[in-house]
Amino acid sequence: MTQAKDRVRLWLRLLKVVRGIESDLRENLRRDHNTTLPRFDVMSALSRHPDGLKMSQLSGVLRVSNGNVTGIADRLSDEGLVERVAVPGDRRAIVLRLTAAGMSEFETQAQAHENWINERLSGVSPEEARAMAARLQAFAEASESSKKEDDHAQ
Amino acid sequence: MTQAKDRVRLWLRLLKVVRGIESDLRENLRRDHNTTLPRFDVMSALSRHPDGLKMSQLSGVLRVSNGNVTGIADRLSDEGLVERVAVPGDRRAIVLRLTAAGMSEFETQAQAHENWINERLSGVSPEEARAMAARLQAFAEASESSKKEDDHAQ
DNA sequence: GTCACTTCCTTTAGATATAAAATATTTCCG
DNA sequence: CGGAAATATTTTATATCTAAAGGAAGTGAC
Repeated sequence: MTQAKDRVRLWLRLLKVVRGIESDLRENLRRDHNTTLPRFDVMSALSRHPDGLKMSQLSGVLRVSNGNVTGIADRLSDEGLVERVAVPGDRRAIVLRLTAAGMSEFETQAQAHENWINERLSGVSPEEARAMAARLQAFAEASESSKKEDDHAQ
Repeated sequence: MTQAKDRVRLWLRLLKVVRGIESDLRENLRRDHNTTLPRFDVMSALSRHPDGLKMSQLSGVLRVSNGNVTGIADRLSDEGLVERVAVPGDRRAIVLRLTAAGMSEFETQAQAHENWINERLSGVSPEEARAMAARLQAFAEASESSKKEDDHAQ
């Protein structure tokens, strides 16, 4: 009983902290780079895969629905930040990848992102950051079934 | 430099863990209660304020936009789970509160929510849960300016 | 009193999200 | 080969979400 309450409290706190940081991040991305968090996430994933990712891989990595990625890709593509490339052996599939302009733009955004996070979490020592990350890793895996690789690491 | 990386890593881990749990929660709410996380959040906030909350208070507590709450309130209202009540002294304002049906429905959902979270975080001991919640509290406040009360506590 | 200012809510436009259906292709089995 | 099943993406219908504009109602200084 009390155990459950403790865990619920932890969950609510996690949610609050993450939403607060996310909210700041969205605002910063909008104000300073005229973009959004989902767009940043997509570009981040692509930046770690220079050869591009298939739409389905992308939605798998980001853990969002297929249709969702379609719309974001459309808009990024309209702005010339990503491009759709046909897959030689499979006419169903399409690879999305950063354009040169997209890579350049993402570099700028990623650096700003790192700076924001570093400042936002300035109250956490590097040691504590490592310790907490390790703990989170541990109990994230406990009930995670089969999740794909990390989203937006740099 | 390395410090920044450690903090970014922590942030990415936090994001991943929270999104994973949120995703499970959404699925459970949809499958078992035919509702969504934002609706649950609204009902949760209202459940802690039996006299209701003004729309503006609600968007403040939940930290979402005004227009957002309008839409969710519309749909919950259509289903008879919440009701809009005029505020005596101020004809601009409207108080949203749970109906009897809404209270009853929320009780069920809240219990299920607690059970899910307890199970999802079963790998975290109650002691560790308390410890981590305390740390999160501490560094959440570091750069939080003036945030309102907790969202969806039970 | 009245006019500017603020407050409260809704509406709007646009971007994200999901699940589910629709398309197009590929694979695989017999 | 031929068609069933699986795969890859987009489309559709809804629900969130934000910022910004709009409209109604309160507040205050004069």
